[in-house]
Amino acid sequence: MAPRTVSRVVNDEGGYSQATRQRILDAIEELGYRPNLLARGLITRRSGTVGLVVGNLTDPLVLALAASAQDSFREQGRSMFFASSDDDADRQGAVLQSLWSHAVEGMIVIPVGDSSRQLADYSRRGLPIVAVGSPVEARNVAGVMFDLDAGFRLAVRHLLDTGRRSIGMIGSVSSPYALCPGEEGKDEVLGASGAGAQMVRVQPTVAGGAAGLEQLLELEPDLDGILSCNDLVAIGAVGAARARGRRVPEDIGIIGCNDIEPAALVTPSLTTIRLDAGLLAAAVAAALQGLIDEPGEQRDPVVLPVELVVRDSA
Amino acid sequence: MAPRTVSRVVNDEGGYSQATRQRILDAIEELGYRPNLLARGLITRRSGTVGLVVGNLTDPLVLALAASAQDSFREQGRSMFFASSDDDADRQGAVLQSLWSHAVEGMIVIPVGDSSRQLADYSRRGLPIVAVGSPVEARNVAGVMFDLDAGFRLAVRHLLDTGRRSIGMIGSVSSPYALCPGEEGKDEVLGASGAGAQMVRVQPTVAGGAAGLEQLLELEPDLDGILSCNDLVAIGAVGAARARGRRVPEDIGIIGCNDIEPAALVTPSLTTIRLDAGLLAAAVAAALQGLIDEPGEQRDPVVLPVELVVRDSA
DNA sequence: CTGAAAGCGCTTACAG
DNA sequence: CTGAAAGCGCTTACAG
Repeated sequence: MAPRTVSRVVNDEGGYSQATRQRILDAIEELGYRPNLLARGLITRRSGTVGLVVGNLTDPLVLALAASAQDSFREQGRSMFFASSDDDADRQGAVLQSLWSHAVEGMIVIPVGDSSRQLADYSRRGLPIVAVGSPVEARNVAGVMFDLDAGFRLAVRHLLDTGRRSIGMIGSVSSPYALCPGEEGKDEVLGASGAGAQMVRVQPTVAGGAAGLEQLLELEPDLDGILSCNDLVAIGAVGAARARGRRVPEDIGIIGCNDIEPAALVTPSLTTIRLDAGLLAAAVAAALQGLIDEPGEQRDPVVLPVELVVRDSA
Repeated sequence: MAPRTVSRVVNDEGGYSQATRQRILDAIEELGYRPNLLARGLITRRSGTVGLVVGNLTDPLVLALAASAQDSFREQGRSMFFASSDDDADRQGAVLQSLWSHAVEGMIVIPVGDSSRQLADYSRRGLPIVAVGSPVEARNVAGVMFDLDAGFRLAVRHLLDTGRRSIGMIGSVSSPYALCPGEEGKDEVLGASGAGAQMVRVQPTVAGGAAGLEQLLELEPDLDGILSCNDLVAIGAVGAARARGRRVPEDIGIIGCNDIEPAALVTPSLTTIRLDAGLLAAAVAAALQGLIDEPGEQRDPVVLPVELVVRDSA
């Protein structure tokens, strides 16, 4: 019973008698033998692993992505490394290197700001990378992102349609925060409406949202519409507005982004731009598989649709 | 420049001249060389990886555990596999086997119900396992859990102290759902008080909580206190109670478990048993390191303290 | 201080 | 249908 024969049976290669096969299967069962994937990976150059590198783990969308991605990879027969960069470029670099050393077949990254070159470094060496949120111009890198511009437009239009005339935006300090609505196009969208628009940047948390609202009211006391970079920020803004005696949505309409679970549970329930994590995960897994199957190609970014969920806050 | 010499430099073993060292370092930099951890793991029998196997990924405590555990492992210089069993014993078995084949140095598992034997199978073969929530009697397995009995007692006492006399419990159908308050000791705790106690089991979700409250009211219309197996269930119960015209907390007090972020944000804000995920992650990482350093020992379970956070719902 | 040999557990390419 | 040889990229144990 040479190793070669066992290998054939374990990998269903064919080319063995049923008797041999059964004998080997029995032995495997009896000894509790499991193939050593490190050894196999060393020679096949396929480790059977992929990596998921996220920035801010407190983002509920990231959790949903992790859950769904794990499912997709399991179906592909791959195991998933999970690591966080804590929105720090150096740490992201360390994580990428570590995963590269572990010979992952590909990675999904929610890149920290301004790390395209870092990612391109690895993709050039042959590592397929799916960048979530921000596009990276490089071979072997696929981009997947939500159509946040469209979400932004939907939200602004909703505010204008419901009679708001002075709109404020609470953005995130984690600058190109991948999963927040685009902030650049604001003038383009608002320009024609005659409505004003102020913008502040805060930590993407409940406390940050409260602070953001205070700042905005200082800049523009007549504010009657708010766009938030995520739902936690929106929840914080709602709380701060009420603490200031402003009714939501009567005096001021507030819109979030993500549609995290609490969005429907808080009072008033949150009007928000829904980002479908399942959709994202499926697109991401498919993109990575595509990159692994046909490496080296330049890919167009995948842009996922969003929708506005109208509830009570605006 | 024999491989052996490079190996010495890469691993800081000493026994080389500074000149050689520098030459090797330069070459490493120039070639972008990274040690292949698969090859190293094959021979050292230390893959530099660990696994985290969770059940229900929608549990916010699990997310927090994943985040903190990842940090702890990074500090130990290990990479973390992440997998979900979806609360299914067969899938958990497949996941354990896959990670074992990947030669993880240890695993953290939130076990699905009744899978002690499965875990013991792997620990017996030498794989260190930290079981979160439910104790597993086996060598090489360490248990880490919250003191849910104490939490349960705190919650019941609070309900009794605030004059509640008929208490209901909404448990989870995922039977020995690791992160819910113990349900066994209820008679012991309630026995002396003269208060009644009904118990139902539901899906551990908002919808489940609503259904649970309906069921409890059917069993006992005079209910004035509720204990929920987690915060989502409590939030669902609050909604259902109000929909039935019962005021919370005036007519009925409702207590959750976990202290997830929305708990403080919903109206009324949730009185809940706080489980500190950071504490859990630190204990878990330490326990695994202990098991790896001194394999084979039988360990006493680590029991982590909980606290009752009193807010508005009870 | 440096290196040649052997081997971790597999698979690839070949020979019988 | 089955197996002996070579080698993936490292490290361990030994010799110079």
